Amino acid sequence: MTGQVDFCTPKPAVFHSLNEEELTILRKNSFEVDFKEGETIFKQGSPLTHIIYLTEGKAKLLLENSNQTILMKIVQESDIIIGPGFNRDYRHYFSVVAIQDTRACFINVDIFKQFIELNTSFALSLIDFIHEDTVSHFDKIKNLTNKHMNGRLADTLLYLSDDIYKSHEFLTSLSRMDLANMSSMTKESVIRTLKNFKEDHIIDCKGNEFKILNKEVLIDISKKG
Amino acid sequence: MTGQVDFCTPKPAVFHSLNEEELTILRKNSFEVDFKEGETIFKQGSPLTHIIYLTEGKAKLLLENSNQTILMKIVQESDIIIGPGFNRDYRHYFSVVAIQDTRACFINVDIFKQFIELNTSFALSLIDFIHEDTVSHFDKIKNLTNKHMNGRLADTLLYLSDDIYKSHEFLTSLSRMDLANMSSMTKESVIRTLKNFKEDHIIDCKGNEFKILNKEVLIDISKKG
DNA sequence: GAAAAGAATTGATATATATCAATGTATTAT
DNA sequence: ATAATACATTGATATATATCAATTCTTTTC
Repeated sequence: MTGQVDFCTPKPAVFHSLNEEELTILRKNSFEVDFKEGETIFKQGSPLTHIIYLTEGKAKLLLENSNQTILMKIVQESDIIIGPGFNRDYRHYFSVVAIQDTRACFINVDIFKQFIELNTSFALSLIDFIHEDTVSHFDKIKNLTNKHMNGRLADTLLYLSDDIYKSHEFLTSLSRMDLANMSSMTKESVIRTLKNFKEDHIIDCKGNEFKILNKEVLIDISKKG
Repeated sequence: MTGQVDFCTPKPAVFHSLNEEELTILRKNSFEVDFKEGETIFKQGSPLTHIIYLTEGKAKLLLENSNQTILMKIVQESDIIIGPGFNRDYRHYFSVVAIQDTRACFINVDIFKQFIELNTSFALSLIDFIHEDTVSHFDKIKNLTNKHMNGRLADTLLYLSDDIYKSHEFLTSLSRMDLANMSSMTKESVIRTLKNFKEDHIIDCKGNEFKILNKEVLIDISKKG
């Protein structure tokens, strides 16, 4: 169905420290699975048996709760997903759901652990990788305590434009509810705030098509909170 | 002034994987500094040159901001403090301030990095350690989005009672403002909420002396948000 | 021991944001 | 094509929580 993953084009930072021999082992111990938009790649609470490496598409990472869902970030091509259950309780601490057709490469956790045990610079780059996430968690915590709805939604729009769709104009499959879960607000508040941004000619949106019209002001709103 | 740190009594989980030889190197490359209540052990933004290991006392870990301060957690005896600047930009991403007289052991980062490079099980336990923090960051993010003031303050009180002072009755040097920064609310709201808890005979407090009178109800409030 | 400074408390008011309910608009299925 | 389902929008109202200002209590300083 799909060819072998080479882990090289492009090569995520974490894999830089693996030598040819290790990459060969990695290729032999991994396989790809295709997911359709809306399908769950893995579910919070379920056993963590594989590290996921996205070769194509995009997915949302969700912290789930009886009452609420938090959309932590979007993962995309060449991102790897390692949760805090790795080497600990081997459970998933969040769910990952495809937001468009996505191809995910499954790497056996034991192999992954072996690489850490055999290759210390791999271990070190993994520590760096986890620390990057820590910084974004700090930012999220700061934003939740400091910023109001306008600022948080501005953040979400800038994130989608800059980091995910890489264009000031983008079509997304994320619903208003997804944007709400991303910005920690209700879908109604998202709609009202988007309307305000539209009236102020900061953005334009129709359905799922978004245009950033005035990025400077959006950045300003994000900063001011 | 202070004797050599043995890193063994009690030995934090991260140091378990170090052998006698490595512990000797660690002892030779570390030194202790005493801090008085209120003194800053290190400041957010400043260079990260040492890993801190608390041998005595307690300190608050602060995410600082122009407008607000977030008290992330209390660190105490036998806790180590490694921030996300390690092996990356070598800057501190948070401040640490003593909340009582505290003795901190400073371990050279280069030595620390060498241990990771030489001892893979040390690297692995460090990954586990960072992942533990990740879980608590997830909890914090969940609490901030889900819980109201009552729930968040209940969490803070339970945390102090269970994890920090290890008693249902404790005297703390944390101010109402600290409790506010810990629970993401204003000091006025902390005071009002404490008053409500007191009127409902869930806690008792006078100045900085706290008593948990009805832990079950407090846990309930924490769960319900 | 009085004065000053800092922290805690209380009350009144403002504001951000959620909730609820109704309606409108797409998209899918029969 | 029509019904059915999900999603988006709007308005009215409720609520949690911050803000501001005044007062009291506690600790430090001279």
